[in-house]
Amino acid sequence: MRKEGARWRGRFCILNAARAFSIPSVGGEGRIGYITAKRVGGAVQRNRARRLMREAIRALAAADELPPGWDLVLIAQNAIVADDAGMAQVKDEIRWLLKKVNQANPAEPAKPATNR
RNA sequence: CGAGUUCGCUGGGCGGCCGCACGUUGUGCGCAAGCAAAGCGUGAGGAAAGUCCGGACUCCCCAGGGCGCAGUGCUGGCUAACGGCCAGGCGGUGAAAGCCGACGGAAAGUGCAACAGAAAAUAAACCGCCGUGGCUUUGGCUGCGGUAAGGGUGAAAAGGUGCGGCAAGAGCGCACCGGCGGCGCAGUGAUGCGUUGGCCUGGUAAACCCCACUGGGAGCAAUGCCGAAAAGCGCGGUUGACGCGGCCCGCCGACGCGCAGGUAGGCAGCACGGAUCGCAAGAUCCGAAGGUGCGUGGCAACGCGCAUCGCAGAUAGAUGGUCGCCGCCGGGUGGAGUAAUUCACACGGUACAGAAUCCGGCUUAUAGGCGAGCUCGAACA
Repeated sequence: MRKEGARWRGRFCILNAARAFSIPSVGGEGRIGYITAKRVGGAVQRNRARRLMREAIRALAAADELPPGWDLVLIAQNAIVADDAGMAQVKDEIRWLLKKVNQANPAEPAKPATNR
C-alpha cells in the first residue's frame, strides 16, 4: 500500500488508497485497514480512535459513498483524540479525503480483481 | 458545627436508532470443510495498569553433600505461598486520635569517618588546673611529673547529675538515672517489672562480613498436535525432448502417487471438570477454583458449616457509535427567607483508565460521591 497507493493527509487521519487489483489480495477487493500507533495514546485512546474510524466507514458504506475497487488504509492522527472529535467530524473528513482520491484517479474501467 | 485522623464502599442512570465479538438454536445454501441471514444468551476494572513479589500450570535439568550467588531479617499468628495480611512488642514522632520504622549481630575479623580539632579509638594534654625543679630584669619564661573537672572543635570526644574526696582531679567512693550481665516473676514469644553485680565495651552492617531462614532454570511467544504452497527425495512408466533413436537402455522435463522435515497458517493449552442415558441435539446427577447470603469459632487476618450462583474469551486484538432525558459537582444571574437554606435559568465539568493462561498480594493513577469509628476545639441543652 505504501508503495503503490496514494496518500492524503487530513486533520484526524491519513488515508492511503490503492486500486484493489494492484496488490494481490486474498480476501477480495474493497479491504480496509486501520492503524492506530502508540503515538496516539494509551490503549483507551487507540481503541477510541479505531472505533471512530470504523464507525465512520460503516456509515459511509451504508450510504453507498465508498468508491468501489479501492483498498484503503486509515492512519489515526493525534488530533482525533486530542481534539475530542466526534464521529460526524471524522466521517466528514473521510468523505472529503475520498473525494480527493476520485479526483486524482478518475473513473478507470474496473478490471477484474486479480485473485490468484 | 469546625479541624484532624482511620477504616470500608462506590466510581454514573434510563431510553431510541444503527453496529461488533463469542456461544447456542432451528433454517437456507453447499458433496464437504463451511458460509449466510434470523432468534436467544453473554460481553472490561478497582485498579483490567506497572510487571515488583508469591503460587497454579508446562517444558528442561536433577545421586548425596559442600562452596558460591540471590533474597528475607523484632515476636506470635493467618495463608496453597509470599518480601503479603492481622495482632502484639520496642524505638521515633504528634497536644491527641494516630502515623512512621530492612527493627538480628559492632566484646569474630577487616574497612571507613570530609572539614574542624591537641586527639576520631591498643586513647589523647592545645589552652587550663595541681605538684616540683631551673632561670629571672620579680612582669614572667621554662624542664619534669600528675590531671579528662573547665574552655574550645565536631554529626560524634570514652557513661549523665549531685555530694564526698583530692595537691589538682578522676566511678576513686556513695546516691539516683542510663547501659551491660546474672537471678526471680509475668508472658507462647518479642519484651516488661523487680532485684543484684562489677563499675561500663564510641559510630557505621541499604560497607565487606557473621548468624538464621528461604530459593534448581526458563516461561502461555511455555508446551502438545495438525499442517499447506514452493523447493527436495523416492517410486511409477501414461507422455514429450535429447543421446545416429524405431525397440531396449540412459538422461532431462511434464504428469501421477508416496515421503520425511516442519515454514505460512490452524487446533489444543483457553474460558469449568467428571459420570450416566441418548444416533445426535440435549437431559439428569456429582464435584472444584471462586462470588453472594446466613450461621458459627477467633480481638483480628482468617477458618468451618449450610444454602445458592458458579459468570468475558478477542488474536493487531470484539465489548461500540450517535441522539435525547436525568443525576452529580462548580462558580454565575435572578427570586423566597432574619439566617442556615431553598427554587429557577443558562453555562462549564463528569476522573484514572481497556482483559490477553489463571489466581493471591504489593505499588502507582484517579473527577466526584456515600457510610462508620476515634481525637481535639467551640457553642447549646
